[in-house]
Amino acid sequence: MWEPTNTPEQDRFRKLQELRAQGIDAYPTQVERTHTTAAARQAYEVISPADAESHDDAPPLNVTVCGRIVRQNLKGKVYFAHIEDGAGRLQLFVRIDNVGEDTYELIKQQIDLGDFVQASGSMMRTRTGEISVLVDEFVLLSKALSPLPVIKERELEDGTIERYGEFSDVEERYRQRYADLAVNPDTREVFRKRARTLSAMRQFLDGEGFLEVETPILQPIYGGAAARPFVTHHNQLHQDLFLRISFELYLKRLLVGMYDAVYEIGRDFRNEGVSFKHNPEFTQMEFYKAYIDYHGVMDLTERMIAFIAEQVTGSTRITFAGHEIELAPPWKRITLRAAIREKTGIDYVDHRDAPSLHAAMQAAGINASPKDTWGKLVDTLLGDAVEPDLIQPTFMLDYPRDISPLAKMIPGDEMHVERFEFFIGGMEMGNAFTELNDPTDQEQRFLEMGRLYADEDEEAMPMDEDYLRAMRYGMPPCGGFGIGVDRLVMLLADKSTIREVLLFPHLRERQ
RNA sequence: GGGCGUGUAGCUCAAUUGGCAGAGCAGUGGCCUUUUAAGCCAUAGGUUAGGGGUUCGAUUCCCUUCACGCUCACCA
Repeated sequence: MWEPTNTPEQDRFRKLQELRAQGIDAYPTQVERTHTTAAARQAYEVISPADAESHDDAPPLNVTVCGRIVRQNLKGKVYFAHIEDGAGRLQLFVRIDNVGEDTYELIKQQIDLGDFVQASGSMMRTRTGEISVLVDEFVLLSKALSPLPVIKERELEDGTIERYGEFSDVEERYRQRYADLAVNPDTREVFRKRARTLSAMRQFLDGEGFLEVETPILQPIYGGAAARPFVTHHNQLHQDLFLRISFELYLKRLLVGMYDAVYEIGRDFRNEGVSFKHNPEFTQMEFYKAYIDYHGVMDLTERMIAFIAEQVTGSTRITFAGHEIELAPPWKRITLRAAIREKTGIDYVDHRDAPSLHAAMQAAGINASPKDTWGKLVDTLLGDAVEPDLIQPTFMLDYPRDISPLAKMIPGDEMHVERFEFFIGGMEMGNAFTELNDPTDQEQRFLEMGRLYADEDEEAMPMDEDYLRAMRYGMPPCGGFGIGVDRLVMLLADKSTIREVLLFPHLRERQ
């Protein structure tokens, strides 16, 4: 059984017991709200505009509003409080003459900041012009036993809001997100932006004729990416299962099944390191569309991201980490080979095996493990030398075949596949390619990947026989795309860590 | 996993070279019938993240455990 651990909690717990002793239900069932705080304010502004000569002759407007007490000021025989609901804040003006001594005593003795209350009365303006409810009935809706951090704010002459006191401890904000949300309106806004991002994404894709689908999260074989999976077990079926690391192989089966264009928005799980841009579970959107190649996917990508930014922030021009970023098409396009050559002077085509490329990188002062495969070395060059500078949206084109087992070759080019990744704000945002639809080539690539990674690498991509069987029925030529939705939200909300855009980010268990 | 840093009252932060652990807000009691960071008077609140050590004496120095942050490694 919970017991108060500090003075404020002891006080609140005592008040709860006092209420019970008086026969007052601190958590009543019945609520009778007639107006949100915003609706009450709006309705009153109509009949008593701010610039009216007198507010006394405004017709009476009776309301019942509910909310959490976020500021209070007991001033002898009057009591002011601001309540907050999902729509905003509104001041309550309580006079002992209007509510009676019993209610006033209840407010004085048992009501705290953080309590949810219901107030009925007539709308009015105070002497300073603030729209308020002159309360004649006051009911406690829910007693708060633990104190929330108190944040006071003041509007300065230039309209900016100065805050006094804050709830800023990063760890506590993540562990007790409910308190963070309750107290910090900025945090609430981040997740409204997140919701608008997802909604705009669906709106765009639906408008382009895509069908939203859902595919298995628990999979007997994982694939579609190079990552370590989480493993789980189905007891009755005696079957080990993996939590998916991507949607790719299931979505492409659906093109065999004659949907022209599909997308899925959902959670992926990767059993890997945690960082400012990696969470063990994260939200991904992938789409696949028949009869387009990666150029068509680039066109969709530019238009989609610009559309989402417009819907979420009101503009295609955003600020991220102090940079002005223009998301309107067309975006910069550069081949991976040219970008690496520009930044490092290394042309990987001149170094076609791992030892040779590694030596060139050493000579250029770029560290990498000598055990890395050739493809991994190229990836290191991209990540270290190129990626951090890609602030403005950039399509990075044409990746080495070895690190892209699901993408189609560029005709007449032995080394490269039709693949792009796109970068904004120095972060990799997503990945796309002209999808490999030749079942014999695909089988060959799976076999090569198995050899490449051998058994010491847990990122090895296992052979998915059923996927190959699907492809043998014929898969239309198609373009595919994947984007890290959390990173997109980071960009649009101007947050530097993924944890700020996840409601409940993964944290180590506390002992 | 490695390196660096942080952890003091419910919240935000102080504490000189190792020398009585403090403030503001929140709380409690009192005054105040138009306040809004309300104000005034009084008052309570601490295993200084946990454990161990050095010392007459540790928030401070050392070791260790834990969590978080930054960074490196890792991360189609």
